[in-house]
Amino acid sequence: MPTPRGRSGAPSGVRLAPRELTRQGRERKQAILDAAAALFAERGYAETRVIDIVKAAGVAKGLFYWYFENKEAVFAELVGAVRHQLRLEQAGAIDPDASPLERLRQGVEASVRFMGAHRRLYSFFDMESLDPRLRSLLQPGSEVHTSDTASHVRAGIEAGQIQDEDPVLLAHGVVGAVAWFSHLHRTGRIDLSVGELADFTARFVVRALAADEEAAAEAEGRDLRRGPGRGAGPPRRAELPSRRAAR
Amino acid sequence: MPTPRGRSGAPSGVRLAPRELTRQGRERKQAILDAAAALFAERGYAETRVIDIVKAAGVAKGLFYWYFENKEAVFAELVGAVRHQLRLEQAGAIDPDASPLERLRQGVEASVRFMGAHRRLYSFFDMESLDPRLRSLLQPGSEVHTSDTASHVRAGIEAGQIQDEDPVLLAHGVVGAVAWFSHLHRTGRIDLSVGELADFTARFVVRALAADEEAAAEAEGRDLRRGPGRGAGPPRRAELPSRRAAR
DNA sequence: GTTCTCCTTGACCGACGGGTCAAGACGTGG
DNA sequence: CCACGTCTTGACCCGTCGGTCAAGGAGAAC
Repeated sequence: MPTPRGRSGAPSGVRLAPRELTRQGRERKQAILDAAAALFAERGYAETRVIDIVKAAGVAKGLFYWYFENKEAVFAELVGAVRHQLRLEQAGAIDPDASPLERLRQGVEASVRFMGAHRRLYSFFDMESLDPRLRSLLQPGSEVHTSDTASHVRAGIEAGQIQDEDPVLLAHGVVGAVAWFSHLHRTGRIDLSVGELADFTARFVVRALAADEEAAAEAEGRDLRRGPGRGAGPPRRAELPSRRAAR
Repeated sequence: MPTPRGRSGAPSGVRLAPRELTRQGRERKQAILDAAAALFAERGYAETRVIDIVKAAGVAKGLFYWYFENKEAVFAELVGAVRHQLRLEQAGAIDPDASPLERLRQGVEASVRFMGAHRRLYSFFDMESLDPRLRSLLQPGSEVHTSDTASHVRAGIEAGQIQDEDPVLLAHGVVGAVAWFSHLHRTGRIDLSVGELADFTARFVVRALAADEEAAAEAEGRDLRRGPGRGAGPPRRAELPSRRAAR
């Protein structure tokens, strides 16, 4: 039974299947989604009124409830979309042949770059905190992210490249660093280009994890023999092809 | 002119001086403050109604507005008090004669311990995010914290003990790690004792900052010669007397 | 042209919750 | 006992905002 909530009411609780829409329908829905994204990014979820969203989208209020069950549903849809895109981005940035620590570095860099590029979109699930009611929507996603990270960490520990600590704790540290630095960048308290921020965050994470200086150097693509690492010097990260772990 | 907002109204905008109260008055105010702290911690600021606070404190609603200008004012007062206590705690934990990196480690440990012990109180300025309206209340405090941290970092860089990176960025990393791990701990996603968490966080931070393994070992009070650091071994942190930087 | 589904509108509802206020109670100093 | 400032009460006010609904368009299908 399709029962798409039609005009008949569908009083409450009926979890409707994501009905299909005509072309026009899809456009309208997208317009609402876009308006919501912009407003959430600008003033946060709680501070955004449904009426503001529909005004920004140039439609009547009732239409909002034709396409979405309620305000929270829009939020959930936006979150899902962004998260999906981030995972694609990460997957694309990680070279499966690289060493665990280098893979981690690549993932971190890609994440920071992505968040920097989509800061508007990102700011509304800022620090996964926000409303307690929304927490349940955000947590699962970041847990997946953490456990992905943890498996790379585990591999790194086995390879002797990463500190022998609880992999999950270290993974939390990685995810946290990305989220935290991106947050500060987004809120204007770090004044760097996205690229510089990504590089810095990657270095920070690599150093926090690396078992020794050699492993850190390898993951950063530095040659330990020549440049010892400290000191200004030329830009740390040259877009060099990844290579297998050497140790 | 005292003009304490008396019954006469004081319509709006009048920023009243923190009037003095009788003994009973102070007690009542404290009761309200306590109730508010508990509720904010439990359900967050936005989800806590003034009516809930006064009910929990066992007083009438009007009384709330006798002692506080509005809901936000209570929040501000709580934040101020907690922050003040944290700074005291940090100051007490830091040995001025220790090396910069060790001082940092001491500060981090103390902060994590403090947040763990006062998790209920702390959870409501969780990650400093929350309401955009409250952000302005939280930011200044964490900026002070960061700049304090940055000065230790600067000293560490000069002493060659800490990576030669932008001290402010590194300080953000330190503050972020403390906030992040405490947050996860508080929200039940890290299952460690406060002491273990504090130790882990301190190690994490020290490794992220340290210029080399020697500096890290010194700050952690490890003897580099004997135990190389990796591997389980006895508890890393023995409450040993700090000693001056050796390098 | 008729009908049917999809879409669109905006007035309206209901509750919720922050903040007010007139009316006292209580205690202390005169 | 009186007066006055401190404190306490809870009914009430009122703006806000998420969500509903009856009443249509508009285009495709027949």
